[in-house]
Amino acid sequence: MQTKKEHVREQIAAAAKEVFLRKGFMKTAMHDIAKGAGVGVSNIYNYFEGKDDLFRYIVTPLIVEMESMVREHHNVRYHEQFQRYACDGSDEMMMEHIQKYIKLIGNHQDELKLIMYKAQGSSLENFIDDYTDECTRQVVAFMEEYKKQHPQTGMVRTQFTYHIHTVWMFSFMSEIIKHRLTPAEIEKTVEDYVQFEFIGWRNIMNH
Amino acid sequence: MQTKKEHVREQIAAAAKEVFLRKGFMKTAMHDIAKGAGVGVSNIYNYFEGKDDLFRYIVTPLIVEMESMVREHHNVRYHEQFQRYACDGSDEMMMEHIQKYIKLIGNHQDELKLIMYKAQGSSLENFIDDYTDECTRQVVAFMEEYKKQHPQTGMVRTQFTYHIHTVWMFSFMSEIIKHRLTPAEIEKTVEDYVQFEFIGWRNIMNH
Amino acid sequence: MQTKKEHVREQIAAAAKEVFLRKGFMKTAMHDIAKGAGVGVSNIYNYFEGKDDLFRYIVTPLIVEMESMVREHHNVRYHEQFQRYACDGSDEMMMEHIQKYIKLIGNHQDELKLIMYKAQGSSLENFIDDYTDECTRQVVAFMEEYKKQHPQTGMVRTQFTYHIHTVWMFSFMSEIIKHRLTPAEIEKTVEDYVQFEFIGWRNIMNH
Amino acid sequence: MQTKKEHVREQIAAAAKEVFLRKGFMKTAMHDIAKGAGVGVSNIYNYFEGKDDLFRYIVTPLIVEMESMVREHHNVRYHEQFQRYACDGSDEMMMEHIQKYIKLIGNHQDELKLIMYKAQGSSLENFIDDYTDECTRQVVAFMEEYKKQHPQTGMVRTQFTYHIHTVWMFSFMSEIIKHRLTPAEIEKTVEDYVQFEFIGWRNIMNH
DNA sequence: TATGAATGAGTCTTCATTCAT
DNA sequence: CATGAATGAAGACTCATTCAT
Repeated sequence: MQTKKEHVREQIAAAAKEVFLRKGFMKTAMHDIAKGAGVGVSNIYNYFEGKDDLFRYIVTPLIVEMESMVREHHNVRYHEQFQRYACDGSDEMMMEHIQKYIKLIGNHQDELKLIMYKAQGSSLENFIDDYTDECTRQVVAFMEEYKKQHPQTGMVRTQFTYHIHTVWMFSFMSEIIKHRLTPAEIEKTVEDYVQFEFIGWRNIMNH
Repeated sequence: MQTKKEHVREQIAAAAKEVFLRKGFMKTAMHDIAKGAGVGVSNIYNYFEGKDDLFRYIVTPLIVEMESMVREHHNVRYHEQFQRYACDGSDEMMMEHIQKYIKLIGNHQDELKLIMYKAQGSSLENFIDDYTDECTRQVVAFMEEYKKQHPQTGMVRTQFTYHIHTVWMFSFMSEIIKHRLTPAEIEKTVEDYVQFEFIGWRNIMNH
Repeated sequence: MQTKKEHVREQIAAAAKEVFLRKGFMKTAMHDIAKGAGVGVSNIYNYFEGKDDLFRYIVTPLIVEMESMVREHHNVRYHEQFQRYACDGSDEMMMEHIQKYIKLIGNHQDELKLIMYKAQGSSLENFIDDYTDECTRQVVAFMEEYKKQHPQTGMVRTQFTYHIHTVWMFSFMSEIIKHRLTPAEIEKTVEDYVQFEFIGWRNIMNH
Repeated sequence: MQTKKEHVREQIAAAAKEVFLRKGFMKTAMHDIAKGAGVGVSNIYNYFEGKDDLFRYIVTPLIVEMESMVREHHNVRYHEQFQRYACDGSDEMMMEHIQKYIKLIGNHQDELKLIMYKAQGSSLENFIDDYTDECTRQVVAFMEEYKKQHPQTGMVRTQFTYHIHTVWMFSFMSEIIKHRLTPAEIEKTVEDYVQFEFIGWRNIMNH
């Protein structure tokens, strides 16, 4: 039956997620997943092509969302915000940016943990690094655009610094996840984070 | 013979380091290490108790140094610097702190990479997390002490922020390592980093 | 329904034939057959007892015809031809013989390929060998009969030679199949073949 | 120790040969080989890279010899024989050719059986077909050369006939192997074979 | 000390067949 | 008749470690 099948598929995925989170991709045996899901090992292969496919299945919703976030940076709304940021020094942009990621954490806490810490050995083991690089590229592009409009803007000593700050945003998120912060705690932490980044960047840009 | 024995031990360790760096702990086979060292697989067990012991042996110098750095925070010199920071707002302390870690990178680049990215599956896979937590505890203690001396100091919204900044220092280092920056590049990056942190903290503490 | 049922049975058989031809018996998975036939894997078991039964079903028409050909050698017509061959040295017999097999190729090219090259692992993997042996036995009987009627006939040095020529006929056919000769090419090849065999045997029998 | 190791290697190879001969490549399990050789399954991998490598190891001597036979066709001696054949119609050439293959049977009976009937699923499953094609190419070249020297020579109706005769030589050998003929029987069979071929070709070439 | 050989548990994956519906 | 789900046995191969010498 269709419903039953989907039920088992999710049972397997849930068991897999639990074991992957606990042991990491490599150390997880299909056997463990099967036991956790209460199915035979070989039956898993009726639902997924293999261990890697199973892992991807679990984190796909997260990946889809992250990639859509990257794409969004090119739409109209983004350019409006950019103007406001460039003219008024509004932190709306950064705020909205980080809010999106916070929502991401809320929706995909486990998946983020999987892809950031537990993916070694899977085909997604470099996903975060690649994603970070892509984000860095966008930030750099953003800053260059800004510089064109405000030629007297102070600059950072090396472009690598942009990279660092992108990475920081991810380690920021990753620590929130790792320590399982409550929404209230998250909010406070984010305020500190945004304030810190905002002040820092304004200082640099105004010399 | 003692001399010869030590020679072989180092040969094995060198080969192991190379393979661990390339493949990570779990994916590394004793076979590969043996081949790299030009010895038989079983001979490795005359020098090390097993794969894990071998890994620990390689990163031990780094660990020793890192732990000594943590302990140093309690010595006399540190308290003098602390006074100077507390009274004059000198960044000497932070500067010296980060310089120590930069030196650490210089001396133990490979070992840092091993312990930060390639330790999954070994008994040291949580070392960095534990170390970071210890550092955070120190920073928190530091700030509380400072607060006692300067009661009107502005505070961070949550202590977790201290943790974040400790982590950031490590991801900062880790990115330097990952991207194999030259000393010149490192210097520039560090300047950006210190400036950013300094401004940020001063802002918070002065409201 | 009876009609519908037969339709599905043939669909399955057709798909199976295609996959068996491509991959051989052992490497063929029931899954592939089911997919090719557009039915569920388990439904195949409503029509066939299993993989082996399915394979036998496909080649049965060929087997039936081959076995009828062997039996025919004992009928009246055959004995008339034999007389003509024995008295006049007519090649009508050999010609008709080979023509029958050529027709077999035309009607059962795929099935022949299956049973000659793709049956390993099935219960019919020895069919061709057994059949060849049976044919040899007939040729030997034929020659002994001839020898009785024409005592001065030259002989072959070993009866094994008869076996060889039977085998050759099959490898002749099998190569025609393997290289997918067109009817025109087949005709030329057969002429060469019959001429060669005819000359050879006449030479032996006339010393 | 070196001797002991080689001893085990040959033990494994011997057991493997026996099982491969009995069951064929695909149906043979490493387990069976290990049991036959009296070693653990995994120990086989200390001597061979895998099942396929093990199979190749067994038939390599045969392959080497067969390939050297193909190469020989281009040396001086061959051209002398060719002249004698072309001028005098001597069957020395064919005789020597077939004698070489008979010797091959004597030396590599099992290996030939393996590569002709039991290689399905291994990387050598097409070796015989490829080899046959190469031989055919040589025969065709030979005949074209002969035709140049004797323009009035009668020809075969299709070049495919050459291919057939090459195949026949192999099925000839293969039947000798399959039926485990004694040397005495082999000799007689070969005489029949050579006589048959010689007469047949002479007839064709003289019209 | 050093080695090659051996082991045994463990890995993922495949597949013909059966079962419940 | 048809199906998707489930099974269980088997398969090739890996690898850290131990053993005998």
